[in-house]
Amino acid sequence: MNGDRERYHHHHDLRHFLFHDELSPLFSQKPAVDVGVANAGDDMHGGFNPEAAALPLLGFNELLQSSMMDYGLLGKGLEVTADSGSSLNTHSGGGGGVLTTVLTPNSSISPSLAEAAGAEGDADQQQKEQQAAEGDEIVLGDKSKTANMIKAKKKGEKRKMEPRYAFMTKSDVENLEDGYRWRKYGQKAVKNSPYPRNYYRCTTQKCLVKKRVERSYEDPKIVVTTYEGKHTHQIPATTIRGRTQVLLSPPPLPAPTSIYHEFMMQQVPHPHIPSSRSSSSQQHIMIPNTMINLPPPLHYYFHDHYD
DNA sequence: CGTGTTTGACCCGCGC
DNA sequence: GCGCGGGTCAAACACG
Repeated sequence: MNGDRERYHHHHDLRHFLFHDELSPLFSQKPAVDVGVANAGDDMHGGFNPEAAALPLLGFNELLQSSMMDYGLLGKGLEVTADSGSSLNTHSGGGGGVLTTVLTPNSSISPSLAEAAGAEGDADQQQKEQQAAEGDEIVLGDKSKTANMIKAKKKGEKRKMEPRYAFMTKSDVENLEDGYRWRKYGQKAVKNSPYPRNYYRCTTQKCLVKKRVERSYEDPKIVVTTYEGKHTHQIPATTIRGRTQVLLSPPPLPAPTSIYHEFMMQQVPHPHIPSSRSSSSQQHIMIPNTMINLPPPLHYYFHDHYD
């Protein structure tokens, strides 16, 4: 909405959202959370996932490529009530202690998560979309969209999970500009939350990356952005309506005090305020799947600090 | 006119 | 089988 966009330009009330260096061990060490990750990736057996186990030893790019985060878990994390956050201190106290959390066994992770770790997820979805586009077998007399939708999901194939990674961003702005061009294709109300979830798709042809953006209902200033899939292209030279942006040199974020910031800058699209000079109003934290699995809601963790 | 958003309808999976 | 929640589609609309 244009009005919103206008409004966004005036909101940069993000004074001091701290990066937590105490969380650094999440990225730099190989913690016990591997167990949880393994379970997450192989939930049907609770078996060991060597790929997940290797995560801490890989670069963060590899992490992004190979790790998966189930959005359901994310949602679960967000739905956890504040009282569960009481265990927070226990987790945050000992650095790696955070990582001892084990994924709940009944989490809604797709059985094919492990496969999604590779490129197969993309290929699969591409194939499905292509099938849908062909539309050579429309049976139903309904609207074509219905037929396509059915076609796309025929064979009873379960949706394969794309590699996912998420950010929690303390921001008044939901529409974080990350250098890519997104088209909104849906919006849904989030259960138990007054804030809707927005669905975006990369507008670049053949690129099937999607992202979901929603606010934490507990802390409306926390925006959770979940990316799904991998871009098959470079960051476009132009983003918003012809506005050319220097995408390879994002505006500096304030006080890059932790490795999170470095990760963000190096490995993922660089979110910044849309077409604004007030680039200092947002800070982002990447949430590895390991953190998403924490019992205490992540945003609650942040909640303790930013005010 | 091209591009992006809105929004109601629709589908699917899952739990009861 | 039914209802619910999540995810997606696409026509209509808005905007530069």
